[in-house]
Amino acid sequence: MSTDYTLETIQVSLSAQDRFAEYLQSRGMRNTGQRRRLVEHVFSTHEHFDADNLIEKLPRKGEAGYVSRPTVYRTLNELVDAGLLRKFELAGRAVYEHDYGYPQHDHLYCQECQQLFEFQSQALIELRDSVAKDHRFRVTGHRLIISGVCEECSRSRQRKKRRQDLI
Amino acid sequence: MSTDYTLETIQVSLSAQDRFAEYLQSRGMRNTGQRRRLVEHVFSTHEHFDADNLIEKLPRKGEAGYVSRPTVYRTLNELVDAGLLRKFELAGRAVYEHDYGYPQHDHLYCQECQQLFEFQSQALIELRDSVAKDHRFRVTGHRLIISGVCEECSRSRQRKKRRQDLI
DNA sequence: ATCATTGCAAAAGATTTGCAAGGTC
DNA sequence: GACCTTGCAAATCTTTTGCAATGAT
Repeated sequence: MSTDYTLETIQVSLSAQDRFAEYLQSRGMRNTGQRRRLVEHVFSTHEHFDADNLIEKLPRKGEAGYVSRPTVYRTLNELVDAGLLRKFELAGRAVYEHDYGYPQHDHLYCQECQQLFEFQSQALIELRDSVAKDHRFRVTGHRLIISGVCEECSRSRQRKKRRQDLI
Repeated sequence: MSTDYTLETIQVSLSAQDRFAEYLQSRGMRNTGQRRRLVEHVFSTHEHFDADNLIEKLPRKGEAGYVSRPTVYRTLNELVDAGLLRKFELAGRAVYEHDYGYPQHDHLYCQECQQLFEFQSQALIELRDSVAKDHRFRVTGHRLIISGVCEECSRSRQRKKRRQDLI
């Protein structure tokens, strides 16, 4: 799952690794090898991923640096709590992306190639806040996914049968 | 899960029941008692629901009119394919709502009471189409969920611990 | 030494599927 | 009668959990 990264990175004072260390310390949790390894992998590339994608890239059982599946899931949740990752759902599974040092944005989802493309829109934020105000609703966040077919897939006429996508 | 239904119903020429019958016939599928009963329940009230909500309202095993869980799931998928229901995900489970005869809209999701509120916004559609055009993306749909706390829950100060919501 | 973390195996929750029995055309 | 549909039981898929062993401070 590769990504269109035209968005600017926000200035942050700490690396993800350090930020997580700080978070762990503040909670009396330990900064273990498994946690550091996971943070390193997760922040080594700017991509959307799910637990399986991540596990595939990690050493297998028996190899050095192996991290078990439960630990991957546990750590992903910790990273979300720490504000380093954002989590959302697509087609029935949890998808993660960088949050720390990365601006708020939304997604275009290609139903053919399953790729996610990002975009930023101030108008959307204003629209959101205005709708919320009309409903006397206190906003904590939002999630917009526009689905369709990306340029590349539109070109290649290869018609695959459309699945019942969850958007 | 109750709903704010201020939106107008679209004029349609066939009842949901008839529309589904037509769909089934066109596919060589049979309009069975179970299917008719499910359509009747689903379209008897305008609510967001999931498979469990629906099953709870149906006769239990042993009672007349019982429909098994697999059949409920199978039929919900058929209703989505037929364009009678729309399906999306919230907090890890599939949620359904009327599609046939009901206008496009989006949702405000209250993290406290889990209620969904609907709203319509032409500006959002325009924004969506404009973003898609910029990315040469062919839009088939979108899903916007604004999360936060509804007016009623804001008033009642009962603070429950916030869960890690998937929005 | 104390207490958090890990991996394993198993559980959990939602949804789907194989298949024999039953229903519809 | 041909073939679709149903219900049952079991499988699947993703994620979580109990627990004994291991590791960090």
